[in-house]
Amino acid sequence: MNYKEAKEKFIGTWGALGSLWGINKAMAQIHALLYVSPDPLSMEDIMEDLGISRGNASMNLRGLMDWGIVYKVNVPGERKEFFASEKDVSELARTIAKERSRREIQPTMRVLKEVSSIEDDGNKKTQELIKKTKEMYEFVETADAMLNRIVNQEQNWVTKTLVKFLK
Amino acid sequence: MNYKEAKEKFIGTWGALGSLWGINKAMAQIHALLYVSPDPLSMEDIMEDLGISRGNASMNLRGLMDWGIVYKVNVPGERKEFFASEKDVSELARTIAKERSRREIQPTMRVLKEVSSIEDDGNKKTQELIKKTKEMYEFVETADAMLNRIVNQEQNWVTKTLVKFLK
DNA sequence: TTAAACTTTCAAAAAATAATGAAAGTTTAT
DNA sequence: ATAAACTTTCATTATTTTTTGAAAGTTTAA
Repeated sequence: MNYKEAKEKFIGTWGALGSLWGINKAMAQIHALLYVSPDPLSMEDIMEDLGISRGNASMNLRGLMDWGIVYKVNVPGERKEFFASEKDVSELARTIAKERSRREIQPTMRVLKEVSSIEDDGNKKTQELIKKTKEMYEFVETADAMLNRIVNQEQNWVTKTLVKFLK
Repeated sequence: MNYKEAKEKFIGTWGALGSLWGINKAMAQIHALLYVSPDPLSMEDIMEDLGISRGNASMNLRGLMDWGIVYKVNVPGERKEFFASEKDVSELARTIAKERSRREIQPTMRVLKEVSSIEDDGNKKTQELIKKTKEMYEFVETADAMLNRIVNQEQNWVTKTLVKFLK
């Protein structure tokens, strides 16, 4: 497998995996491309490399910047904008976890809390709904907190301890 | 908010969240419905409650059974099949984590390994590709192992320790 | 201030995904 | 063995999501 094939394989796989962290194919592919590029790329470069339209490139780059994992880079002497990805994989994970928590987990927790707080009318079904959503709330709360901890500052203590266990 | 509204809110939210764990809306909604039902439901019940077709119900129930979080329940004296969801939220999470790892993370890791093993031809781009995919491989490997550990047996030691930290 | 270089927006088109429903398939009771 | 009760399959239709491309917008250089 040569460079070109390997790069395409990586970009393709990463693109297909986009759903894992909730983004579309083009967005994931742009990210993959920037992640393995030694230098920042222009929109032109990206369009050409991935075979996508200008509008598509523009919108998805904006999306990646909203996620906070891609940013504009000023290249001296160049008029157009260049883009680069966050290169540190831990930092990448940290940002993604934080964003997903904010965008999806927190809103869900709000609903779980709301639903589990309805009045108990004595009906079996109502009681089950309250019980199950309460359990779910507590679980998600713990899981989210764990994820954030793991992925955040406290990497030292917790991660090191865990990693020791896993080796 | 009464029972009906609360139930619909939960089912709707859970459905919208389906993408978080990679399943479609109907599938997530069926799961939500079964999760908060005190008793097993027939396909008829599910179709009616969610307003979906028979074919849709059938296929998505099968999908949920493939995930291993919904199963058939035999109700004595009834000819038709009844379905119930795994009710323990930790068990649910464990199953989902295991399946996602098997379906998505493992295949991705295989590609990362493959791509990071190409021959170093001395080119800067090739070297960057190798370096970045290697880093990603190592990170995903650790994260996957952590997730599995956390979600699996060793809950006692690790989880308790972590939970203590998070309270 | 003008115009070239570049980027963004968004209505329309294309592609991908999900849902329907009726025919085919299965199981069970008699 | 038959038929009623029920489930699955899958070609077709509907819906949703993504992509395009050209017009509108912005920035920069002269």
